[in-house]
Amino acid sequence: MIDIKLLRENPKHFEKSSKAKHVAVDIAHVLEIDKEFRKLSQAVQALRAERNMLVSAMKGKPTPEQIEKGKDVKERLEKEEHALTSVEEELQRELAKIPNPIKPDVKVGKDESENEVLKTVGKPKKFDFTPKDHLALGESLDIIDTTTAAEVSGARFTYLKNEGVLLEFALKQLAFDTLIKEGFIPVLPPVLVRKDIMDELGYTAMGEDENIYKVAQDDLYLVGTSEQSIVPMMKNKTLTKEELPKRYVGFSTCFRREAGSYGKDTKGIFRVHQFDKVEMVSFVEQGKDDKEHEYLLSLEEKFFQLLDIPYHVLRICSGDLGFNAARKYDIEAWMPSQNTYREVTSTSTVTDFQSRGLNMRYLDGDEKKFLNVLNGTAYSMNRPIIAILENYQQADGSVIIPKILQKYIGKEKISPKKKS
RNA sequence: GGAGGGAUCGCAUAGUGGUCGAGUGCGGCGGUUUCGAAAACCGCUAUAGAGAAUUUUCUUUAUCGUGAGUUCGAAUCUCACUCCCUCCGCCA
Repeated sequence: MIDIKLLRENPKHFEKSSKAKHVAVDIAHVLEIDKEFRKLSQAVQALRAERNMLVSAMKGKPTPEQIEKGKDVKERLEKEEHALTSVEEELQRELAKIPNPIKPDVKVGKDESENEVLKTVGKPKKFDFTPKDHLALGESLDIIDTTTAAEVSGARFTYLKNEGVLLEFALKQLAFDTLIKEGFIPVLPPVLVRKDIMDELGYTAMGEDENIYKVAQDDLYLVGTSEQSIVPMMKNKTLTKEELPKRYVGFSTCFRREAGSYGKDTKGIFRVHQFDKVEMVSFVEQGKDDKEHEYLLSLEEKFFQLLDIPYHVLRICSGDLGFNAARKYDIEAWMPSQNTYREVTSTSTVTDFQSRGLNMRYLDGDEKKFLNVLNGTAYSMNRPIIAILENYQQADGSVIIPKILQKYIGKEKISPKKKS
């Protein structure tokens, strides 16, 4: 939710920014409703003041005349209140459609083709044989089984087995070890979240709820990412300035319907309905989110440097940016079988966009301010595993385990168990 | 799944239709006292919005879990929902 005061002060800013995100909003209309709302609100308040005065004049013993007067005020008040309620609902509905404005350094662009490459780190390895894709490798190593998963659960599900599981747990542990050292608070959050929380987080706006699994019987939503249940930990809380920045590292399974992605990345486990993810969430002071954003990005880069996998960093352009984010950086890792970089992490600042609706604040002196919130991926499980398999594969079909993970897994190499 | 109890100001509690503009205690802040401190005493003690002024105030509205309702008038009565507690059943 945006700040309506800022909208009144600078409607053009919101208009331009929404357009850059390809979100159709009629700002002039919203301002009109707002004006009408305030007018009605004043009328209602005046009538309530009249009623309150009348009632206190009764001193518990109303005369018949006073009761008649009271009935009259009540009738007029009900009419005005009715009008006020409908205008207020419309105002809230319209306000909820306005996306978080983009930061000044975010490029205005139409879609992902205009995302900016900020830097490239590491050199793609040259293979003296034709590199296999992760699915072929995974099957011959007996660590990925999508065929059986399709029979049990459907397309875009997988079994991870043997060293595949150990790889995931090693990545998870590496991320937790690293982030706990940085002062992050470890958390295992719920994966089912109430509808009203999802609404307040802004994940159901702009048609984004198409990708959310719903448990209709209990009106609960399955999280698509753990920040959906980590961020609202601060709902209705007021932190002190000294507690900030407050950083969490969470681990959870994530669920995505992937509606509208039919035909994309159908091979293997790059795009699945269910995966595990280590996620970072930061709560910081107003105005400190830019610095925190760079920090989260630097940690994400570190995670791929530790694995020694080539990557580049993208700053996402306005047209490819979500409803909540004011800025987003993606890391794309080198995938030899596709001969290109593919997304492995994503970090966003949502500024105070979610804090307003969820009432998440901190005390600065004697002033209460809204928290700035950021999130970022440490490891979203399948994709780093894909990158490891493909980048570390050997001519004989085995895969060397990255040095940093060897101590967690207890071996240096995964060898084929099936004939390829 | 069944039965019952509960949610009031930072915390604890009082309040069963009108002087509730929410009492009391604790805590917190300021002051008196003191060489200083404690104690005692006195005063203050929330959030959000709108309007008017405009540098700091005034007026007003809302908020007793949330939302609706009854009433001239609701913390108080009715209904629904959310959450917490106790017991029974089931259960990793």
